[in-house]
Amino acid sequence: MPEGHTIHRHARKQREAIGGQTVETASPQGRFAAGAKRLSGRTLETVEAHGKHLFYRWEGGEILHVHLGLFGKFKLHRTSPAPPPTPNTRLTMQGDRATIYLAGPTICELIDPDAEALIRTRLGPDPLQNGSRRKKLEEFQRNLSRRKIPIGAALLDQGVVAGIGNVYRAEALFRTGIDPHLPANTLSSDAATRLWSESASLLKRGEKAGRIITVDLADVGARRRSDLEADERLYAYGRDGEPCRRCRTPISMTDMANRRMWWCGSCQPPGAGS
DNA sequence: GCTGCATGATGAA
DNA sequence: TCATCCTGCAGCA
Repeated sequence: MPEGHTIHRHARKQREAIGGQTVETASPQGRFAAGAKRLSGRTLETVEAHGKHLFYRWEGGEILHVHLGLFGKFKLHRTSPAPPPTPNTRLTMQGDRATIYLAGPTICELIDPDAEALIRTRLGPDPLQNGSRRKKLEEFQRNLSRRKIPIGAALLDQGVVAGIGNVYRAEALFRTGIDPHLPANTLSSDAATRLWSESASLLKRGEKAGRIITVDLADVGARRRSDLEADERLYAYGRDGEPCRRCRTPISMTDMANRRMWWCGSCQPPGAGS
């Protein structure tokens, strides 16, 4: 379930579990055999996330670049020994007391600092990264001002903002009441600011909780987040035809940027956000 | 058992 | 705009 919140959570958990340790690596599936052989026995210095990308720095200067894509998954085992990996496990990383398995990534490769820099220059600001909030917001607004595509498409462009995926784009637009069809460069400064703040707080909440929850409890009649049913956590995503949690208008669906997108035509009326 | 779909991204046409 | 790559699992026979 990899949007930015998941990736940052993986980075944090993996740093805690095997960071600073000597790590044995292997590739049961075989497709990363050469890389695993090269890394094995080295110290893993840090794990950093930028949007949906992970960068692992190893003793000796090697950089492991991982992108989960749509299907990729990590498993972190704190038992010793860990259960055996499945045959399609691309990479195993075994530290002192924890073992991490990676399967199904779009990218799992060794790169040099120049390649990492190039990847990072193509990524927009990441609401979950440290750094000046004002600078990141300004960069976000500059990126929006350069695009005529609908804001619903721009939010999936990792060069505009890094870490937002198909769930958060629908939810952030719903919560800010912005029409997803509005051209990105016509968003008002106020709407862009609210969109950035909303994206940041939703991603932070997701990173902490380990799952995406965007509803205000009052809108679903719950007292605690732990009381929420699985189908009560979101406002728009995946809810086509179901009543809006705020105004009861049926949620609409369309294709935007090759992915399905959901919104409320009443809470996000045409032109809202301009 | 098979089909289709998924919280992603790219490269060809 | 479409095909393609990566994997797992819900839904259906």
